[in-house]
Amino acid sequence: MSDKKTTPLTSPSIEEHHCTVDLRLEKLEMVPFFRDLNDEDLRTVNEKFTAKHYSEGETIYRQGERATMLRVVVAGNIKLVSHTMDGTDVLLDMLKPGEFFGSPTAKSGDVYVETAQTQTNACILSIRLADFRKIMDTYPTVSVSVLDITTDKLNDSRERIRYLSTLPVKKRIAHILVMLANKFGEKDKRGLLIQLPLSRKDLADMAGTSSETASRIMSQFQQDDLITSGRQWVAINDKPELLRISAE
Amino acid sequence: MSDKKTTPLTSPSIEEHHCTVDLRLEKLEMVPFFRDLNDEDLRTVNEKFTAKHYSEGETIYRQGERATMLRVVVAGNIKLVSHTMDGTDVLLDMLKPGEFFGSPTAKSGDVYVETAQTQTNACILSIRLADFRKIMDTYPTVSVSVLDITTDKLNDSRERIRYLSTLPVKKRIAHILVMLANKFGEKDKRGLLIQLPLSRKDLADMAGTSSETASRIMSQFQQDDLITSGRQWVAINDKPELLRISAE
DNA sequence: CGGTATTTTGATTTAGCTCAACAGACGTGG
DNA sequence: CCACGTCTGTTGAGCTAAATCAAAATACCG
Repeated sequence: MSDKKTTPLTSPSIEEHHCTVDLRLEKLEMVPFFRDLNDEDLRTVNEKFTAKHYSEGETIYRQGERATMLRVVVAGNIKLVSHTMDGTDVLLDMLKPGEFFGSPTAKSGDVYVETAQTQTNACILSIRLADFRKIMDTYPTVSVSVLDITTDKLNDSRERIRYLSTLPVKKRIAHILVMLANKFGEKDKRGLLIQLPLSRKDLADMAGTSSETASRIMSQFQQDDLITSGRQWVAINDKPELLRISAE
Repeated sequence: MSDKKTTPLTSPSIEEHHCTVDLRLEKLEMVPFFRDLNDEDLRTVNEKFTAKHYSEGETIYRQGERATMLRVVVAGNIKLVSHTMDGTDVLLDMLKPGEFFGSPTAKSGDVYVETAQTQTNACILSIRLADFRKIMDTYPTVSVSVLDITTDKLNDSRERIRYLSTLPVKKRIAHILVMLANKFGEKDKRGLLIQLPLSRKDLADMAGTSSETASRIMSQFQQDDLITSGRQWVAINDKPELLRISAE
């Protein structure tokens, strides 16, 4: 436990030249809503996509911009943020490879309702919305699959409304830590390491609180040996207990 | 302004015997996701539905019950509520005729994540999830349409997260009143009357606050002549000003 | 007209925000 | 490899919005 301070995150070293067709094909299969397509259809679909590399902290699109593309994460992590007029941010979602973002069904004239930003270096596929619409009309399994995912996101989102409306900050943060551990956790000597640059402000923007309050609560969890944490990283030591706190 | 106290709501007098096939056919056409079907297909689809009448305050299904049906509102209003262990309720959504509820994509074993309850007398159509899945696989326009609606709900839900995370109660309630006016408002001598039994507790459960606080804020709005309100009803006098308050 | 549910209003308490200062970690360039 | 500047996180003190507790007033229902 001497290295409590050094960042233990394995930074995903996606080089620009790795963001290629080979990787694209391999990963498109991975995307849930293309899994049911056969090889030939998959090849047809693949041609509609273009790949692009982004480095850490880059903005992919901004809230308010005309929505034209649907995007898929091939490598790296993306966060979806909503900015408010007074400067406060709300962190709506964090994405990992295989997930899509940008409204799948925006009509012409619609704009993005959130800002998408990389948390790490990332490789992203894009498809024009019109092309994607055509694919959904051609392959019913695709649209049903996108619907499945969107329904899950809606349920998550409503659960979060429940937490924001009824629970104190401590329980909200405990809950967020458990969710992040489930989605991004990797077994590690430190326990379940959340493989993601994760600041106190990020946590605060997810929990709807200030970074100071988030910090205080994280300190408390650390004192109670529930987590180990340093600058921009968090590892979970006692998930069951955090779960208990969030639900009690 | 003499009758400020008497309820001005026109209660939707849906008699049990009106909830019939005739009404069903007429209304199914109204449902957005069946609008693109031709008459014959519509007839086929219609046969899979059963109609049922519910009276005011009845519970249609409870959170935690096995999810087996997708439902469509033909007449009346439904509210979707999430109950928490400590007794507080969160009002997730209020539905009017034409809207569907119950997860469209629940797998066998899934349960409802919220409770559905009538706010007025209501006529509801039900279809078994397996049957609806078959319809979506057969008619791509249906699944794409359901996806459109679900995406809109997801965006609404995220906007609400933004409000809960960043704005004080007064702005949240102003925002909710504007939204309700847009969805349920009817021109009336009193202004825009929200055609819906709407208590202070309902408002509180939507805004994530206590009914006392909701009451105080409503009193203030009434003093400022922005609304007129009585027991279980609200009319909007000055929507632009409420909008301004919610956004300032 | 009496009974019940809803709403209003008041008084008190408190969780969490804000402002402020400091400390620890990381990157960078010499 | 060290010194410096910057960014992130910690901690403290006071303040405020909103919760809670309590009680009265009003609307509706039979």
